[in-house]
Order: sequence, then C-alpha cells, then structure tokens
Amino acid sequence: MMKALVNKKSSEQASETEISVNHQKLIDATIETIAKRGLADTTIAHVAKRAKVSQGYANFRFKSKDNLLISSLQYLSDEYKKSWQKIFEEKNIDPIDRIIRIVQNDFSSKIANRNKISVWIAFYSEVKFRPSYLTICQRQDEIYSQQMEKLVSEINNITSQKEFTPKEVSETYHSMVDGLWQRILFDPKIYTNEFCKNLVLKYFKSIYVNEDRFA
Amino acid sequence: MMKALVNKKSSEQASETEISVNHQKLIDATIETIAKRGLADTTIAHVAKRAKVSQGYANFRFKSKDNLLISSLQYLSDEYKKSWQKIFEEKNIDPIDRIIRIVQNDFSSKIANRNKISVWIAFYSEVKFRPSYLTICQRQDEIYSQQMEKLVSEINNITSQKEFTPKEVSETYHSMVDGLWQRILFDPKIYTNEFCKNLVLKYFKSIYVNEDRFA
DNA sequence: AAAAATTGAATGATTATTCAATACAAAACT
DNA sequence: AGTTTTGTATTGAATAATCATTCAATTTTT
Repeated sequence: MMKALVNKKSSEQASETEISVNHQKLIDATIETIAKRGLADTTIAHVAKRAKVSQGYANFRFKSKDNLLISSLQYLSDEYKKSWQKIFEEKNIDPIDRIIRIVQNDFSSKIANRNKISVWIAFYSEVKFRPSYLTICQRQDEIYSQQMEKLVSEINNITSQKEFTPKEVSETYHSMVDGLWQRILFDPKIYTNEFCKNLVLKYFKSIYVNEDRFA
Repeated sequence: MMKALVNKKSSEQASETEISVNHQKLIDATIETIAKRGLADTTIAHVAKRAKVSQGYANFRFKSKDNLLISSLQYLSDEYKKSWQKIFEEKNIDPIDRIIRIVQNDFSSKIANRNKISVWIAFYSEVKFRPSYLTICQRQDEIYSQQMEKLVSEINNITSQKEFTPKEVSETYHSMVDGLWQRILFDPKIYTNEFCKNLVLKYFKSIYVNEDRFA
C-alpha cells in the first residue's frame, strides 16, 4: 500500500523502470540485511520488510531466495568492478599515479567499509558449495589481475625493476588487499583505511625503491 | 547400540577419557561437516551422524549447537596456535631460519588446505555477529602478531634493515597469509601451497635484500 | 473492464531442542 | 561367583519454532 504510493510518483516512466526500482530496492535490502544480520540470519521476510514490499513479492520477483542472493552478489561485484575499471581506463595518466589511484580506491570508505566487507566474506564463505558464487568471484578476479599485471609491467619498464615479475607483484598486492579487508572486519580501530592504504603503499616502496610517490 | 560396543572396548579407561572421546569425535565431525557442506548447511543431525552418536546426544553433550560450534572454532584455533608456538619456542635457531619455518608452517598442507580454510572463513564470516567468535580469533591474532614482531625486530637488528618497522613487516606478512589462504579456496590449481609460500618468501626478499635464504 | 502488480495468509519442509525410555556399567548384596 | 540395585550414558521420537515458497484474493494501472 505504502509501496504503491511511492511507485505512483514515478508512474510516468516506462514500466521497466518501475520493475527496476523494486528490483534494486530488494538487492539493496539484501546487502543491508546481510551486513546487519549475517548471511545465516538473512531471511526473505527480513529483506522484504527492509525493502518495504511483501514477503510473497520478494520471492515472486526473484523466483527464489537463492536467485536473490546471487543477484545481490553480482551487483556488489559489478559495483566494485566499475570503480576500478574507471581508473584503468583513464587516459594520460602516469602508471605510478594510476596504481596509487587503484590503491586509494581499494581502501576508500565506499569500498572498504565493515558492511561491504562482511557481505563479501559471507559470500566467500559459501564459495566452495555454490558454484555460481565462485563463478562471479573468479570472473571479477581474473579481469582485475589481468589489468593489474599489465600496469605493473609498465611500471617495471619505467623503473627497470627486474627482481619481481608483474605477476608476483600483482598477486602479492591482491592478497594483501584481501587480507587487510578481513582485518578491517576484525578490528577497525587498528586497521583503519588509512593504515591499510599506507601499508600497501609501503609494500610498493619496498619494490620500487627510488620512487618517492609511494611514501 | 553400535556405540555401546565401541565404548566397551575402552571400558578399562577412566570415565573421563570416555567422555573426551565423544567430545572430540563431535568436534572433529563438526569441522568435517562444515568443510563438506558449509556452515549454513551444518545441522546437528549431520554432525551427529558423522560422529556416530545420536542427534539428542550431540545436543545434550554440548548443551547447544552454538556451543558446539564455538568449541570447534576454539579447537581449530588451538591446533593452529600449537603449530606456530612450537616454532617460536625452539631454542638455538637463527631468526631468519625461524621465520622461514613459520612461513613453511603457514603453508603446510596440514594448515593451509581447502577444508581447513573453508572452515576458518565460515567462522570469519560470522565474526561480526557472534562476539564469541571474534574473541577467539582476536586472541589468537594478538599473540601471533606479538611474537612475529619480536622476531622481525631481531632480524632487522641483524640485517640493519631500517626502512620497515617490525610492525609493518608483521602486518604485511599476516595480511598476505590471510589473503592467500582465501585464494587457495578459490583456485587451488593456481594457488598451490608452494606458489603461496614462494610469494611470501619473495616478499621477505624484497625487504632483506642481501639475505639469500629467502630465495 | 481487463491486465498486471502486489499482498499476506496458508503450507510444508527443515531443524534445534527436549525428554521419557532404554542400555549399560559399577556397586551392593546374596 | 552370581544376582540385584543404582546411577549414568545414550537413544530416538515428539515438539515447537523458523522459514522458503505458493497462490487465491486484492489493489493498482491501463
């Protein structure tokens, strides 16, 4: 009923947009619910209530709870991907500045906050048992790693750093980010975004010794 | 009934040992069940069946499912702790050799295998909602970090490495390990234990440039 | 008025927990 | 030694709660 009122406001738009509104509201509500209660305690009833639609509708709209969860993970993944794709696609930017932008993004408060991280880890924890979760996570990793290696390769060329291969640097960075995200969840007082970002920059400094921008 | 037969075999032992046998059987079964089915799909019935006791008994013995899960996490944590405590306590060992032993342990097949890792991450994912999980994980981390920093500090002294503080090196190492464990879960073909171990050793090489043992 | 969107109560499946009944071991008694 | 009694360990079926899913009824839009 309250729902209907809200929709009425945008009733001039195409019905597809209408559908998208509810679609997105449910995905947002799912992510928020997982963040607030954990995946184990995320029920259709909770999500529906938060999205202000009926329980029956939530199920009807996504066909199943499983499907709603998969869509939410996909959304989260797309959101993250967009944020780093933008940086990789920027023109006329020095490779080192670009990688610094990547690090800043990975520890920006929009990406690396306790709510988002807890949702990521909730999905990670089920990856072994839900092939669809695994596929979404792997696809994301693959493209990120690919672009990252290319970028590191450019930096290696500029700096004539020979000791560490692009793959090694990229993998090390990636694992550090994942590990630090986890630790933000454990103890956000100690692992502030600033602390994490600086730790990673210092890692780059250890490899590209003469490069001041990593300080 | 079948259970009774098994118990009879060891009936000469003290009854406390008897109790411990079932206690441990249930904890083992819990960890195995989480590894095989995931935390979300781990029911008392599954655990009891795997431990070959009745469902009622499993609950009775641990008072509640929650309590059984906490005990299992505590067991896992203790097991891991023992493995690195042993290395930290070894006498007459060079600091660099000691840290290499630590790395070897963290990526030994007994510690860093998909089953164990999936159980860890299952618990991690609930850390935000279960204070008892958080406490267990934090306590472990704290002691590990403390010993690690002390060890890195010794190495810094020997090598007169000044650029990176013990805390920085220790945190970086720790986050890399957590991140790599996660990646072993995603793609064990690429992230073999050997690959991970070498990546971490290479990180140390980047810091302690003149030290050949990290190669 | 017809079609589409949305509701919410009913259903059936799953599951932690309880507890009366049983099996067993140890102790007490012939 | 054998029998009975007592206390403890264990069972498994019943219970009650939770939850995803369904769908007939209602509301809204066209």
